[in-house]
Amino acid sequence: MRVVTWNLNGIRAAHRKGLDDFIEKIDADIMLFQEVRALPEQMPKDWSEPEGYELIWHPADKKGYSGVMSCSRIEMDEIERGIDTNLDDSRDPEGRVLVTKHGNLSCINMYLPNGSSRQERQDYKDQWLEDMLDWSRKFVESKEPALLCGDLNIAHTENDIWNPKGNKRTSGFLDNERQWFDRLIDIGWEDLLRNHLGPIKGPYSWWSNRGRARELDRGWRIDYILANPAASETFISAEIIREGGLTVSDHAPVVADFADE
Amino acid sequence: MRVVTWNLNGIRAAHRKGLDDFIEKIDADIMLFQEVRALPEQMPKDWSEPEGYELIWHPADKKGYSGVMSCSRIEMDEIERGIDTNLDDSRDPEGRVLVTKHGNLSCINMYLPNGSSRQERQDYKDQWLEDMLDWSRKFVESKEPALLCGDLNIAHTENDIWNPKGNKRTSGFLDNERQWFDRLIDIGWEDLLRNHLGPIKGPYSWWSNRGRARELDRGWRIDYILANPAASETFISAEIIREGGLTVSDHAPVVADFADE
DNA sequence: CATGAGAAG
DNA sequence: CTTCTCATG
Repeated sequence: MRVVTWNLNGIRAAHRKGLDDFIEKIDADIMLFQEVRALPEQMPKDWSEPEGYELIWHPADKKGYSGVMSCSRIEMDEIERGIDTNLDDSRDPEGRVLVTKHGNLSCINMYLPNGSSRQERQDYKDQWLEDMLDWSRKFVESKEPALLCGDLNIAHTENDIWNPKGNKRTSGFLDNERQWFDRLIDIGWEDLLRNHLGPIKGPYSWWSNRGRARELDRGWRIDYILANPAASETFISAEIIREGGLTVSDHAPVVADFADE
Repeated sequence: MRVVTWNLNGIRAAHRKGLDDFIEKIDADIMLFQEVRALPEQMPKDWSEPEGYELIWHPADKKGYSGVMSCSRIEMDEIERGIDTNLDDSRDPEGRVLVTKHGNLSCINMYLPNGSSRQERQDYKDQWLEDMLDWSRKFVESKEPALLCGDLNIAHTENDIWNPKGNKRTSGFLDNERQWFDRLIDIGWEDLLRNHLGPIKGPYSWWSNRGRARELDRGWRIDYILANPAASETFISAEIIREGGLTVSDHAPVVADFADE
């Protein structure tokens, strides 16, 4: 079974740039997209839903902003939207969390807030991190397999960012964010790609559009597939796909393969 | 002496699409641009002022909106901005009128309000028409030559619009607007291109971006070079340039040639 | 249908 | 530097 997570930075722009070719080529069973930035009814007429997949959209209230969408070839049930939160928006108005169940596997499709615009958004992100950690316990502790996938907007270690020194004060690589990530691992979420590759520099999943960051591979790893112990048991391999999806989004897709039983 | 008037629909977009080539090719002495939609300091660094010309910018207060700019190879003095108006904006905050003098020739660079968005703007346009007519008398009555050039946002006669029947209720071809244009001619402004070509269908200077209006030449003539009697004496010829400037703006440039003495 | 601003990332 | 919306034409 193959799972893909990808921040599309606008599914309409991604579609123009060849998303369909990627979907065909990658041949995944479950695809979790973030930053879809559209309602289904806003899709152009030359677009059609990927054949053979069921789709569940969870857009933000605000048009053109955020939103996630999950796609499955395996029969899928919607479990919940949003996290239990102290921020008074349990409706998840920013379209950040969609949980679906595929057989006994739970998939959390998550787009964590970005804190880089203003302090107010960093405060929002920080509160979100606390709420999300507690909320995620029921999944990580489950005897059934669960995956936490998406754009977490945090690079965990110095290996997960090209320029660690220069970004000590940048949202996404702040000490408190990295410590939060340690706690996420402590409660049982396993970073499949990192465990698979070991403590090497990179690979990255996002590159700034400024300068020639992508060309020079000066990126961040902020897109993850995390697994609870039950899901880890069947894990085979994981990778970040740099070629192919190259010009579709400023993020690269992350793929993981699991044994079918 | 050659004069050009052209609504650029954004000088930055026009520059990307080859404005410089046009300027080089047309070899005009005076160029009057409307809907510049930029401050000089917003121009990209790969832009440089047309060589051999002096420039006067008259932008709107509101960024990215309206604004005219006059360009002259002949020494030029600024005479006034805006029209004497009953609307309490004699500062011309929408950047619609710039009068310059080149030797004894006065050039009015005008971008008349568009009334198509809401009734409020049509009312504004109607008031503007009244004020402008009175204001223009001093130029039309002068013994010195004067030109009134620009996007007047009105098609005068049925020859000046591809679909007169279908646009009887469209701003820019309303009865009161066309009657106002009659009065403009009555007070002495001469429509050089129309007088030159006679009462034929067309040519047009603007085409909607919808459908294939330009390709099918379903346009409007709303850009004019009008002359007072003194300027008309030296008039040689006029035309609307369809080729060349084709993809630079949704308007085509209007050119007129005058004898040097 | 296109321009440009502006919010957001 | 790019996405998308929105106002304006």
